Amino acid sequence: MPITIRDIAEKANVSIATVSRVLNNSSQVSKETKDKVEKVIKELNFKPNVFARGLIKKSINTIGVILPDLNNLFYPAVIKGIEDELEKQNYNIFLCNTDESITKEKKYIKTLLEKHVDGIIFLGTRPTGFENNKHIVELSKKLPVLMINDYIIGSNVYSVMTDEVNGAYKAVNYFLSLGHKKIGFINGNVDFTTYKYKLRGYKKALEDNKIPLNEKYVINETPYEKGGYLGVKKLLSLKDRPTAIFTASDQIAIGAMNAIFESGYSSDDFSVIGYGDIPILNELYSGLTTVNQFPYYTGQLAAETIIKVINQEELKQRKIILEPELSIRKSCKALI
Amino acid sequence: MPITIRDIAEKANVSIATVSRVLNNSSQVSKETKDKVEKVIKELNFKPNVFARGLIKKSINTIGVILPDLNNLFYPAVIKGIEDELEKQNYNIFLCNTDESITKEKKYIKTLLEKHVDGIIFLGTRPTGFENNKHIVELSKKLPVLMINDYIIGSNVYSVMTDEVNGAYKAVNYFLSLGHKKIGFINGNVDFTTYKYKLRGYKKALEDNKIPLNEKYVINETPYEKGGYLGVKKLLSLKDRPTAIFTASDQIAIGAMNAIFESGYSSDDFSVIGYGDIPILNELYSGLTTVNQFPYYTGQLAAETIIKVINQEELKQRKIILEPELSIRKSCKALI
DNA sequence: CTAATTAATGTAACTGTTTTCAGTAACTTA
DNA sequence: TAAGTTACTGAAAACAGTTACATTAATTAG
Repeated sequence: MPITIRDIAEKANVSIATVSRVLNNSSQVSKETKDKVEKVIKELNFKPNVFARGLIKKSINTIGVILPDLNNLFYPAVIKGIEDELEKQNYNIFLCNTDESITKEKKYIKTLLEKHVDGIIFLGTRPTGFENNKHIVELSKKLPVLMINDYIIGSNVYSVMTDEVNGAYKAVNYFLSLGHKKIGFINGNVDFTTYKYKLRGYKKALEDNKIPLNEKYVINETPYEKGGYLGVKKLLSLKDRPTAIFTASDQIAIGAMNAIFESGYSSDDFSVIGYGDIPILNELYSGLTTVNQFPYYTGQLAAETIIKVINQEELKQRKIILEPELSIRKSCKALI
Repeated sequence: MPITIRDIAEKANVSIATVSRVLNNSSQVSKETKDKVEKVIKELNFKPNVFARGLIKKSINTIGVILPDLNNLFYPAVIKGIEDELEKQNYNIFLCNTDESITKEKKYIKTLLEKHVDGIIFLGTRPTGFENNKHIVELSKKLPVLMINDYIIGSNVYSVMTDEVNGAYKAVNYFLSLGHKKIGFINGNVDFTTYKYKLRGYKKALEDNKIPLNEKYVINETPYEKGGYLGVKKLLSLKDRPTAIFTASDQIAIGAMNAIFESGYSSDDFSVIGYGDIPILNELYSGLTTVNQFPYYTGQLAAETIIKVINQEELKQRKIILEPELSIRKSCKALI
């Protein structure tokens, strides 16, 4: 038989209501009785039953985290940040991997609602378009919803993200500062916000520096290693090859480096910049230069923010935008 | 006001008990009333309250997954397998990252128990020694506990793991078959089961082939990229350098490759084998050869197994041991 | 010194299920 | 035809907390 609030009440010679008050330190309980009750609680090592509590409070301190794919190395890095912060605040995480399927996502949302999570964090960029996101708009009317690295305009959804136009801009600018003028760009599917923005930043940097856009330098691939690999092969097949390659994700960059090495070149021949700054990047190919999106910090901030929303604290803004920074390592060389 | 079982009962003109029976398809309910009730349930889109249910059943279909560090890329790969399988069975995952801290682990165990998870999966190798594991032995008396890639002898703990002695043996043997006789080994801390076993396999392979053990070739480092990097630097500094390097983890291997390239060499000069087969390995440095521990499958199997234990199905064995296999890629060259 | 507050505590209703126990009606069996 | 099964259903008691309301004692105001 587990220990209940009744056992505590009996042993401490008070009513169960009083015990409950001590537990929730709600309303006034005299110091004397409070101490007495707490002593008994400690003695019997009593833990209130979450279900009974949840039945009334409709919550048991949990957050759902929905992400598209655990194999995308950016996500574990973010989750670690979320986890660290939530653990401090005594929240637990329900982890949901959707495999990029909207159907699976919807199913998860349903279960998370049934399990009465206090809030839901969506990880990662989303396909644009009303149909793909309206269920989230609806969701955000029911409970706190936060998106990492994306947002939904005019909704209740909170966001923590970096300015990706600017991130791409900085990367390209860095190339330019090193003397590169022929800059390839291996991007992902521009139906996703993130890749749309990066393309914008890429173009803007070229424009601002009066470099004409070469359409052949812009390549759309899957945003993983394979995409980077294929992208580089394409770029290498051009008559007028680029000297620098900007990639829309770190994993594209990894694949790109792989292709570069495999083709007998090195970063002396082709400079590469990735995007995201996943932890492993520092340890590969002598260190890959990348745009730092602060994955860990983003996770922490997201967790912190959603807790504030849950606690009904007023926030100045629905959307927190971080400034990305270049993490300069060894994969870019100056053109001489 | 949420819809309750009472609303259904009323609308369907039956008692709440009957509705509950339909919900749990327990005991006999006439087809007629069953249909009637189900129709109303669907109509009102009724979902039973998990907390009320949990209060009685003491469970709400969740599994805790405790892991040492999300930055270890092996784990996300395993978690994906766990997740996929559990989702099919309508279980959710509480994700707990301990940062290798036993204190944090214990705290998590406490919360998981309070939240009445149906079982707990521990991910990853553990420090040996009674003190570090007795709380898990205790735990396994209370609810189903499963360990991935480790086990606790003589306990209730279930395990899914690979034969790591044999895995190491196969790696070293492969080197030998390529003509290598000077084989370095960058290992982790042998206080952890996994590294102890790998060392054993390494030594056994040498012995069986009558190659004397060179103590200088065995290096202990942290089992991440940094360790591989430093390990290679040490090996390179030897007068009699090895020609092949076996590493106790894929991340060590990555760091090793990094150091090899940085020192102006390639896998033509030093053959490398990793351990684990994390998804990214195929995409790095033209593909790294490694010992495949089947991370995804391991996760799936673990999930499947713990569900069976929860459902009280009889298992033939507490310990499932998979045979590791070499994933041969491009990082090993024959000695001519 | 009485009336009005206020602080501290208790009683009991309520949260939304599952499940035991009991009851009814229909159907066998002797 | 009476008694015993069986199939189905309902009433009510759990499950373990929170909280609205009531009550008492102590304090303050007039």
